Amino acid sequence: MISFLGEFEQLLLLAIIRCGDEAYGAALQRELEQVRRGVHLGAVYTTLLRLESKGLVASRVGDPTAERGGRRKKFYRILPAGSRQLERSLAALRTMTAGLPRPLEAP
Amino acid sequence: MISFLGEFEQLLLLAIIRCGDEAYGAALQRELEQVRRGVHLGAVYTTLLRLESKGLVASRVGDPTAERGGRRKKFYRILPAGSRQLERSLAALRTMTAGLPRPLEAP
DNA sequence: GTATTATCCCGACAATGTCGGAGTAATCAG
DNA sequence: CTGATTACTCCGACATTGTCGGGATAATAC
Repeated sequence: MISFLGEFEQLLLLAIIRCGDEAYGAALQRELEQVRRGVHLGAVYTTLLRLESKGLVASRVGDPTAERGGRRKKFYRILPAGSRQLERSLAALRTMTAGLPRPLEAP
Repeated sequence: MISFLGEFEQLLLLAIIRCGDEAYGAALQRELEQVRRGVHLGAVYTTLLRLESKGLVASRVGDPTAERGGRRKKFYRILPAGSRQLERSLAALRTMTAGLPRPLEAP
């Protein structure tokens, strides 16, 4: 049970970092869309749930906004354990791509 | 149905590139071990099979060697479609990591 | 021939990824 | 207040990818 991060989990963690304190479901979807077409919102939430149950991210429920409708947003932030795992995954790719000719360079 | 590469598939494709024309099961396992502990040989072969059925890699059976025992080795090489998919996955990570502090260390 | 070795392959299960749609809580209009 | 409308979150089922153990195969050594 050598747990590891899937690719979508990696991208989602990165999206959380990039969104800062505006990291809720729909915003994360928009962020991911820049990089991958057709990201389903359900996929985002399912993955967030699993990341939270693994202790890699934490969430808090936001206050009601002045906007028309909608449930309260749930904001996510990455936890230290999440950063560590993410960095480990990226390091693996960096090692494996080191010395290879572009365009196969490391992230 | 827009199939994407899993993380292990990415690493395996990179290992195939790195091994050049010595890319057979056990050698790929050794290459992957540098980056991930406890890589099971079965995982390598299963993934190779699936990559081949997706048309991302091709294989050829090698000649008998002068070594003690063993079945003939099966050597793999990456196909253009494989390179393209791999590059696309890495590009996504590159985009998402752009502008972030390099060691994503725990706070 | 039999023993020994290195390699490849299969089948079953676990974890991750995807999808559609139901459920919930907020504002707006009357 | 009530109902319509809206923006989100969540659930359940299935597809794909990852893991594991063990067995089959084919080569050399004796």
